[in-house]
Amino acid sequence: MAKSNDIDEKSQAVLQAASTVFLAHGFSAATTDMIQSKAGVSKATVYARYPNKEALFLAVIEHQCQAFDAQLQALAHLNSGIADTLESLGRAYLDVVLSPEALALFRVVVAEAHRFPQIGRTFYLRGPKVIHDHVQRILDTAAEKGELDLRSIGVAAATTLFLGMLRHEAQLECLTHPQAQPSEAQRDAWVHQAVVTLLRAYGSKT
Amino acid sequence: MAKSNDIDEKSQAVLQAASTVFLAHGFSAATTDMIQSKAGVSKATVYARYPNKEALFLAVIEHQCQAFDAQLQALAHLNSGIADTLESLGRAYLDVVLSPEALALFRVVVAEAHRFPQIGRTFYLRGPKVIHDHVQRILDTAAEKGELDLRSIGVAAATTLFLGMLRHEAQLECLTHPQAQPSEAQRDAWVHQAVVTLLRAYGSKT
DNA sequence: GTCTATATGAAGATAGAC
DNA sequence: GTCTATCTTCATATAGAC
Repeated sequence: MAKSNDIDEKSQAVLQAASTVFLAHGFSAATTDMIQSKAGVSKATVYARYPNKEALFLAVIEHQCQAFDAQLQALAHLNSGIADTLESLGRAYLDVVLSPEALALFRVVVAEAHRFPQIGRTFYLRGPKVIHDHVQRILDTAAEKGELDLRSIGVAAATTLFLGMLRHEAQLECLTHPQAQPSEAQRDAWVHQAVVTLLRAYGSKT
Repeated sequence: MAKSNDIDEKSQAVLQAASTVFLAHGFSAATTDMIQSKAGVSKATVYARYPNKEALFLAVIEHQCQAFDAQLQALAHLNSGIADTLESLGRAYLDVVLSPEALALFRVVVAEAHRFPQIGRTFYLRGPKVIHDHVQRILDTAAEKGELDLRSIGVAAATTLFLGMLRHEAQLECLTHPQAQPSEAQRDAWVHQAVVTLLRAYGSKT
């Protein structure tokens, strides 16, 4: 039992260390030495679990995408009017997207998507698609309740537009200015402007 | 004279080859051998111009950002009503942003911005900021003409929101699905939906 | 300045002892 | 399974001839 615990602990240490190293440096600049050393094991221990660097990288990305997905699934929000609902979910979502871990994952996925095509698709399905579906359900409910009139554009397109307004500038600034962290007030403003604009465009005049 | 022409030709060949290689593979996976070989010169010729790989990379990114900037400055558009103006500029801009070269530049800048902080800022100023200023002038003019009412949100924020709607989903899909190319109809739809939504939210009821 | 050839170091992966 | 030590390859950068 002690032995199998050791194995699990080492496996976890390897995956954890590999995640940190790959997300910090990208695939090519990361070295197996850095991973092995950070995990506190030898190279042979790493290669006993993964046949090569590529396989370890793929495992890391899969794992990080799953963790990202889980974070999005757990997002809570108020359940009041559509404005408050969108603002509270939008703000919680923005904090996830702008977290150092999520930004690092996005960076690496984008950088390596041409060499490892499946990671692009995996990331899309476990990130943007998850929040899209979540928001789309909210907009759908609001439309049924008469809070929104989305007949002219459709709920899917409205969801995409809202998420673009919510996320784009924030993510772009964080990706191109890695040292800067947007203030709370800035995040609130981004969310608020996106919600206000969606409602001005498609809110029912009650 | 022949000699100095040779030098210029080789310099250009080096920078051109380095651009192709760095944009295709990123900084770490690109090798000076690939660059030297593609340029048709020897390693010494490369190192006579740039002290090391980092300097060559920075020169490539600067050069590509300038080319990107020039492309954006040259964007033409109709000068009629605000809807047509935004649709024609938006579509031309989207084609630039979704071009393989622009996507590759974005990928590499995002991937390496933490190691070379200045390239993030340079890219932002020569890409997103340029189109932002351009669109902001258009919205400003439209507001003066009474076509838009941006008093509640401000022209800068409205510009940011519009560009987020226009660009975000398109860019995200292209970055995560490197093999796919959005159809003409898809691009038209993205642009149209962004314009329609902006006008529904802030168009004056004439 | 340019080329060929090479020095130097590093990184991925493995062999063999335990 | 794990570790130490090592093999091999390859990448950056330079030396020396022209």
